[in-house]
Amino acid sequence: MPELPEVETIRRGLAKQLKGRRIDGVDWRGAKLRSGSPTPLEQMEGRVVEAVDRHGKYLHWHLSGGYSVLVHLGMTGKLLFAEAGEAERSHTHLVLSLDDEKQLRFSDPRRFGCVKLFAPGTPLVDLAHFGKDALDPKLTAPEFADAMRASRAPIKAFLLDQTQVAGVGNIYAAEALWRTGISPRRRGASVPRAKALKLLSHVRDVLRDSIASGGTSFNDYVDHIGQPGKYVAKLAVYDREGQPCPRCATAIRRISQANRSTFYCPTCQT
DNA sequence: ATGATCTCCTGAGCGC
DNA sequence: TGCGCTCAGGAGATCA
Repeated sequence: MPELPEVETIRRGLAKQLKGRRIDGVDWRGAKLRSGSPTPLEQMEGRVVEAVDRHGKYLHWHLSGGYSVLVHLGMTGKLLFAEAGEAERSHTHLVLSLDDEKQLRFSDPRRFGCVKLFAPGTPLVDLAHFGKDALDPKLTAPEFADAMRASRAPIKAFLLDQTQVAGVGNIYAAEALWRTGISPRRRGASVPRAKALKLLSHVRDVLRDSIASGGTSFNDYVDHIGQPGKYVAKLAVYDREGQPCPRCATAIRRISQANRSTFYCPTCQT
């Protein structure tokens, strides 16, 4: 569910409310999550959260003593602050008790998410094969266009491939391709150079616009204090099958690519 | 080695 | 009201 803008919204909230806090208690019941932690999560106890970072859709907490925590929200993961006595959401897998009497809780009904603790000096294997973050200024338009030219997959699949660029998911891939006027079916290698060079800036624009609205919420995405994102009202094509394209009024079409829905305008995306 | 397809889960929404 | 079906912001595994 959450893509880069939703994860970034949560990161900002955590940077305000979690940074500087000491983790006094760890209640872990996430044995049924898909992947376990290399180091037992109980070893977070007594450590202070020094910084909250993000790479693609992963949150990276820097703990005192050189420990790292990676959190991925999968499709339905949530990180929410709560008071100690407050009712718990169902499918709560982790409760951290903080030194300000608050709790930070991780819940995830579909269990596609993960929370992992890495000891000092341990490589963050989940990120090792990832490409640069989509908003990382070190990623340049020519580098991005070169990678695109080397890809024979549909451009939509290229954008979703986290080893190419990290952070773009199904919503913003569709929106960025609409902004650039590229058909999602087109092979990366066949995109004209001029459009290939523009695509990265459109990816970044749509991600930044969404961050400014607190992300996109359909059913269930909420940030660290339970607020939904407002970007859904600004989506041009995603989840708008049959509705008019904001640019040319053609009915938005929905197709299936790699078992996932793709939305696009058949007139202005070629 | 790349690209397409399958798979892990629960819950919401729909048509009947 | 309820049943069965489809679909969902991800991404690793597996198949061709």
